[in-house]
Amino acid sequence: MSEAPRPGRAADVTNPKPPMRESLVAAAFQLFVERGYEETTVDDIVALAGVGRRSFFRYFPSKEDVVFPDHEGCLAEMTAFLRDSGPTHEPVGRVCDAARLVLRMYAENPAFSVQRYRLTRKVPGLRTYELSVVWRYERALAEYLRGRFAGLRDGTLRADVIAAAVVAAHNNGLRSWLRSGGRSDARAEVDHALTHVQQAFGPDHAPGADPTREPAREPGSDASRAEDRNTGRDADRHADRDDDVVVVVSRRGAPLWRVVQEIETALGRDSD
Amino acid sequence: MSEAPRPGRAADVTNPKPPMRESLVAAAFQLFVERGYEETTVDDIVALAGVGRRSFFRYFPSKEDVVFPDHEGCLAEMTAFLRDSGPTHEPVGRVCDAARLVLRMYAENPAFSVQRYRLTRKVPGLRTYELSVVWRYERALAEYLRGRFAGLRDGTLRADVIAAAVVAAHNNGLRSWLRSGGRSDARAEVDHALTHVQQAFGPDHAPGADPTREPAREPGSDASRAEDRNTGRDADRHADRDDDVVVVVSRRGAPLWRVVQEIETALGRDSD
DNA sequence: CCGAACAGGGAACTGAGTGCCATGGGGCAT
DNA sequence: ATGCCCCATGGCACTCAGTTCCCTGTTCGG
Repeated sequence: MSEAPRPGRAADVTNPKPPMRESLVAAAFQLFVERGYEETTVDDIVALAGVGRRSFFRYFPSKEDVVFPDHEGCLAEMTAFLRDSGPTHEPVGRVCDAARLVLRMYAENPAFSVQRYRLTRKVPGLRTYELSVVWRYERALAEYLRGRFAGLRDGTLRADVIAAAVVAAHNNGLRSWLRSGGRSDARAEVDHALTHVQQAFGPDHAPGADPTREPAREPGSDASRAEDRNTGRDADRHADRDDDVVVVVSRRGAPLWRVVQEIETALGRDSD
Repeated sequence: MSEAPRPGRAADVTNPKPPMRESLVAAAFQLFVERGYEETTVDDIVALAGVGRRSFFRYFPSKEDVVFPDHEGCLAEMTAFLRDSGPTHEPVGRVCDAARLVLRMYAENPAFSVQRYRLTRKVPGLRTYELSVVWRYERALAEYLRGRFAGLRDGTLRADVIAAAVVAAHNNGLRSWLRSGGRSDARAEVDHALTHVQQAFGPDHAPGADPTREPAREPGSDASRAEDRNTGRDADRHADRDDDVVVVVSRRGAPLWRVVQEIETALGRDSD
């Protein structure tokens, strides 16, 4: 009863649920799979949905947007997830968890996701549009990492490269799942792929270290399951790290603040 | 004369030089910088170029294509470069060299590249189009790596991740150069960025061991290192790559040889 | 000299996306 | 209850990208 199903209330991103959107998406996908994306005009969609043409463009800025109706909200969710991250979170693991949010969105509607995947495979215009969507995710990850790596040597470079690698790994696992028709284990595939990246770029970053070595840690970490952003799970990394040995190799005359910074990022902790 | 200046001869990518293309590109860019991309219609362009509207779409499949007139040829060049690679080439280094082909294309016309960069920054439609172009480069690299990694554990995953990382690093350096207005040392910036990736993914991790490449950094590229905002001026930072700080985190209980190996790789030496 | 081939031009059409205004219903104040 | 206002929707007309069809001139080959 505390929940008022008022549709006009829509100020929040997660809230607005006028059936208009839903019926437009449904009508659009029905026609897209029936006769193809490019062979379907917006007029066809609104005719089937029984609404005016002008209303379509009130709910979707373009015809392509109707194919990705949930990404805007997911991007907002990811941005919030990263914004609410504390300085104690290990950066690379954090962006991996952020990527898992996207996977979760796909996994919520397997049938829909697979249908959409087949569409985007075929239609170049949709593929391009998907690229722009993925790019925004990647930029969100990179911006977060840039903040975490600020002041570090090659900080923005590292941020950009890691963000790209995480997105590529995530997409590799995701597409493998989509190709299987949604029958394989999406979580496992993506976790495996992300672990791969974490081994190459993680805090115990050993350049050239072969990812074929043992996984240091169980992959299925936090956020995939996490409805909660605020559980104090910050400390379990700390416990996990306690039995590590830290070797610091420092150049003679290197400023001390730099040494401290490197150690901090390596451990994923913060000095304050 | 073996050279026939016939314009209709155009079967080769490097050959076709009908002035039509050139004048269209010139007219388009003049208007784009004058009054903006979206404020310029195709009719404006063809009017300035003094040709018929239909001819525009004979030379460019879309309005966006006129902004990237050279990428099609560059992609073909890259594809050929990778196709002609032998099994003796180190894969990661090879895709880095392939990426350098793109840089070279940009560097051939600095003024043009910078102008275009400023355009694509502003116009979302062009940014999206550029993403699709970059995506094709990335796919070319990934396909090559997939071939080289075929049969390996997680071969396609590694291929995709490395391709994404190489592209991200290349773009990081490239954009840094573009942001400088084409005044910094593009080669040095991109080399530095790519070296970064090679250190993370190179098989034997031998950064300086590749005899085909010059030393990655020369002292003249100080401007390119402007990102170092804290400017550790006390330390001459061009001292080869084990300057600053390297941190190695190892698990307690790990065999000592592994710790030593990690330190060695962190320092950029070979373990054997 | 004739015709095939082809580069270019032009008119008309489709379809996406936008601006403007009318309508209609539901809440709110008087 | 009445009148007012907000806002969601619908309808119309317009711009512009991209395409289809067809016309025109030139050039080359017979």
